[in-house]
Parts: sequence; C-alpha cells; structure tokens
Amino acid sequence: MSWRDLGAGELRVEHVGQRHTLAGWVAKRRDHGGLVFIDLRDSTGVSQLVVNPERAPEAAAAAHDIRNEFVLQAEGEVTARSPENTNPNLPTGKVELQVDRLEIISTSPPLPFQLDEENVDETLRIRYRWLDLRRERLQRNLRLRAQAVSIIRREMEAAGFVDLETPIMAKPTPEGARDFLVPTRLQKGRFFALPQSPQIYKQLLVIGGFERYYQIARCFRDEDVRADRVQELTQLDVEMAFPDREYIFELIEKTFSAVWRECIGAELPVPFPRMPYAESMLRYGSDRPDLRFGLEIEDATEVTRGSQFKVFGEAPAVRLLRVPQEYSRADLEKLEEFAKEWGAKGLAYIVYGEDGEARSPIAKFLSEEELKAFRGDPGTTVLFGADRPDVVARVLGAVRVRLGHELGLVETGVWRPVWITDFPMFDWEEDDQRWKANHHPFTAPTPESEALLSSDPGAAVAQAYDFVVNGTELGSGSIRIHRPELQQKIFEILGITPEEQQERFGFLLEALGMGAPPHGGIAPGIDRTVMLLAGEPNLRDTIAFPKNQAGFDPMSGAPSEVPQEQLDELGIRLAPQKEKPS
RNA sequence: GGGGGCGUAGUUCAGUUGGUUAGAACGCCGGCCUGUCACGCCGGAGGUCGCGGGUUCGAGUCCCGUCGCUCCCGCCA
Repeated sequence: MSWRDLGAGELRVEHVGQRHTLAGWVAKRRDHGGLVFIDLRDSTGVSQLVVNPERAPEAAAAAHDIRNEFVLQAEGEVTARSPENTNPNLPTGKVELQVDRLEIISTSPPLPFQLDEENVDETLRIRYRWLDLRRERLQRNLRLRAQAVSIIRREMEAAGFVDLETPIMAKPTPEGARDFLVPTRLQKGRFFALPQSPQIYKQLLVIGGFERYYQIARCFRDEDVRADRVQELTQLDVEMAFPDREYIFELIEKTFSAVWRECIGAELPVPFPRMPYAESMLRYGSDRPDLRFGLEIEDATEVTRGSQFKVFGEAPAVRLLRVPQEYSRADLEKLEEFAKEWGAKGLAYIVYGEDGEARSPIAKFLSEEELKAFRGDPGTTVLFGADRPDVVARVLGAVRVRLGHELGLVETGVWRPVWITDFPMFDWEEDDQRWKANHHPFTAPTPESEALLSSDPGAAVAQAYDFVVNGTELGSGSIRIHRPELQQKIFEILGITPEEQQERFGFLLEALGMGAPPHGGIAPGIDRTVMLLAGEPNLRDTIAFPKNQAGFDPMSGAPSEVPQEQLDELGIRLAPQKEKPS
C-alpha cells in the first residue's frame, strides 16, 4: 500500500478529473458546520481538501474532530475551483481535492507554540525542534544547506579531490580553543579530544599521498557561543599537495560562486578582489571588512604627531572616520559609550554644522594644520580614535560597521567577497608575554619572512588567507610548513619546548621528515555560508538541532549528569561543586 | 569572567505616578454556520506577573538578591 500518489503541493489543473490520494499534516481546518476545508501540508506544499457531508458523510463526521498538525490520508477527486473561489496565493489554488475517504493517521494535542507565529522564544523552538522544523523557515534553510553541500561536493570531486574521513576521537591540543574531552574505559585517566579541526590529519593525508583531500567535517570548540559562533560547527575542509595559492583561490571562487548562483541566483563577482591584512585593518579596522559601503577610516597619525592635544600627541596611532551626518551631543555620547565597550578610552569629535560652525571640545587644543587637515563638509562629523594601532582599528572598525547600518549606507542585495592576505605570523600576547600564532602553528611564513623569524617575529608575514563575504569571515587557509626544522623553529617561537613538541606533535614532525610534499589548504564554514545564503542573522537557524547560548540542548537535556557506575568505569571522580552563597 | 536587553495566560504582547476583580490578539473548549482560505458569529475556560527577600496601608510596577533566555566584550591557534 502506498500512502499517497501525489504531493500536496503538486496538485494542478491537469489533475482535474483524476482520483488521487494525499497524505500530510493539517495546516489549518476551516469548519463551516457542513462543509469542512482542510489545508493539507507536506514537504511539497499545501492543498485544500473539501469535505462535503453530501458527498462523504463518514469523512465529514471525522473532519469535525480534526485539529492542527494531525496526520491525514485523504482520497478523492481533483476538481477545478470556480474563478471566485480560486486562491491566487497558493500554487495549488486553482484546484482542490473533493474528499471521499478520510483517515486520521496520527493525532496531536494543541501545540506549545503556533506554527504561524513568527517571533517565538528560541528555547521553545529548540525544545520542540520537530515542530519548528515543519515551519517554512527551517525547511528552507536546511534545504538550502543540503543544496550548498551538494554543489560543494560536486565541485570538489570534479576538481579531483577525494572525500576522506578523519577521527572524531583525536588528540587534545592545548594550543588554541578549549577541547571537548572524551574519556575512555580502555585507557583510564586518558582523554581523547573532539577535533577543533582535522588540521593535522589532513596534512598527514596529503603527506600520505592523497594529493587532494576534502571533507565536510564537523569541528568542536568548547568556547562561548555567539550569534555567528557555535561550539559544534561544520566546515569544508580542503588540503592539497604542491599547492599554488592561485589555484586554491580559483577553486574556492568557482565553488562558492556556483553555490551562490545555484542556491539563490546571485553572482559572486569572480575573481574576488584581494586586500592585504594591514590595509584592511587600516581602512576598515577589521580583518573581515564589509565592502558593501565606504565610510573608510583615514590615518591622521602624521598630522597629529607632536600635537598640543596630549591624547593625540601621545597616541601611537590617530585615525579618523568622516561621517556624513551632523550629530547631536546626545548621539555622540551614545557613540562614545559604544566605542568604550570596544576598548576606547574616549571618542573625540568635531561636528561641522550646516551653518558652517565647527563644534568640538578639543578644537581649542588643535593647531591650524590639524584643523585644516580634519576640515569636513557642512553637516558632517569627524570621529577620532587615538590609542595603540590595534585598539584604534578595533574601535573605529566597530563604529564604522554600526554607522554604516544606522545611516543606511550598506548596499542591499549585493555580495562583496574579498580575500584578505598577508596576515602576520604572530601576535604578541600581552597577558602571557609570549608570541601566539595568528592563524595556527602550521602556517608557513613567506620565504622573505623566514629570515625575520629570529630577529623580529612580529614582522614575519604568513602565507595565510581569509575568505570574507559582506563582513563575514567564511573561511581561512594557508600554505603549511613542510620542513620539520622550520616547524620546530615556529614551535620554539611559540614557546613550546622540544620536549613538549615531541609529546604533542612528535608524529607530525616525524611525518614532515619522511618526504612531506609542500601542501596547503583552506576551510570555509558551511554554517556561516548557509547563514549568508538564507539571510539569517543567527547561525543556529541553519542547524537542524542546535544548542542554546549556554551550550545546552533543551530538547534532549544534553549535556547531562551520568550514573556513578559510568564514572567509576572511566575512573573519573567529580570535584565537589562550588558552594553557591545562599 | 564582565556589560546591555528581556522574563506577565498555551503563544505573541500591552499594563499609566505604586491603587478596586491583571488585559488584548491568536490558540484552546462549547454552540451555530455549505465556498472558506487570517472563515464568520455567540459563549466560555485559562495567570505562582521567573523565583526569593525588602520598602509600603497597598507591588506586575520601586529596591536588593537569584535563576533562565538573548545580544555583546573577553575568549574563539
């Protein structure tokens, strides 16, 4: 027996006169006492069932008891609707099914939230995910996701990449994000870690002769969650031997422009423009610039050198943002507060009124040359950042993005991809007084930078690149180190002793010493890609079963406590929980 | 670890300066209804105002604490 011979959304005029059986969920019932109309929904769409007591008395009796989200099977004749009864909002709106036989397959109580309610509390949506999944939004997002992954696989395989799996139970890597740990009965006192990425495994695969590898890989990071960050993420993991950065760029450009074109009918302009990291930080205050609007940051450090205004005169970097808006003092105070959240000590400004007046609490400290350099058009405001270069960039970058949206400068419906290149090898970690890898410790420096590694690590440039679209970092990659002695040198700069190197990365160093080809790759995020394609501001709406911001799944209750026997088997004793002050 | 916002009916929300019995819409229940598609009409049920404490003659409203959710900073090689 087959449950149905046609999708509810497939009913068309050409079916008129035919008998068909539909099966699906009750989206809506309209009971007129005599006639009952039922909107039946399945994955193909919605059709209207008409239950007429004169035609099918038994079905009509049953129809009165039907409620939303019951599962029904309905058999009957497809008829044309009269012109005044057609529903132009429905693809199936010109026809309907005159029901002869109606069967209630499954029932449902009233739902904890209405499926047509837009703005439902997210906890409730996750708690009853099987209901939320029935809604158009998640259906669309997850189908978009499947389509994107399918296109990606097609493109990767056409380019000769081989899909290989890597372990989910892997070696803990204290460097980087926090690991999720997995204990095991067979090795008491030891832990696997869920991979933060298959990084080392994919390098080993290439060293192992799989010159082109890819995987749609799950990655895990026990870090705090944001709207665009989850603990469990999916990425397109790519690695190749004898890499050419240009080839990797082309591969990604071809693959993702196909995804954009086929999924949403949009064009990613190819080739993507490129911008060195330093330029991006200077002009946009970020390594993931949103190029849909201008509002670029200008450097004023030269002009303010030795300024009488001490804040400017003493700051390592002074930069400014020319905003096409005459701000009130109240607005400026709000902006200053915002800037402080991002680490600024303050937000100096000069307002150039429509009346030609310049209003500013700092103008009296500024020289003629400075005022001349800053001079803006009437009806504009110049905002200043003065601090360490990285702080100024971060603050003005955040202000720029905020104002870009507030002032409606962001072009809609356009896609602005960009490659960010020439990242620094290392960032100086002030707290720990040590160098930290900007990308990861396996990233190769440019040949010119190798000489700098000992003398001036901060100036060394990495062969690393990020793939950014509309201000969202979609992926990053690099050319890797394939010489063991260079890898040891990098570890050394990062403060990892030879003993630690052996303990943590001995197998990699060994492999690098046994005929490692030059190799490199990239890893674009699937969740974020879908987020952009779907226009969703929150990553969790691109994931079938997400956890909430606390890393908890209100549906299953995971993570949960486990029975003592399970802990005993693993040789784990829990530390006493901290007493909460009562 | 820190900051902002939110928490009132099943859901989405309103609730004035602290003042009588906390409201609306949708949903739910009962009745009527043969062309609706946001069906309509009549009637009804439904509340630990997140929780605890305080101020007050009186607290959904003010104060303190706490919990939860969310956005952000830190963190995320």
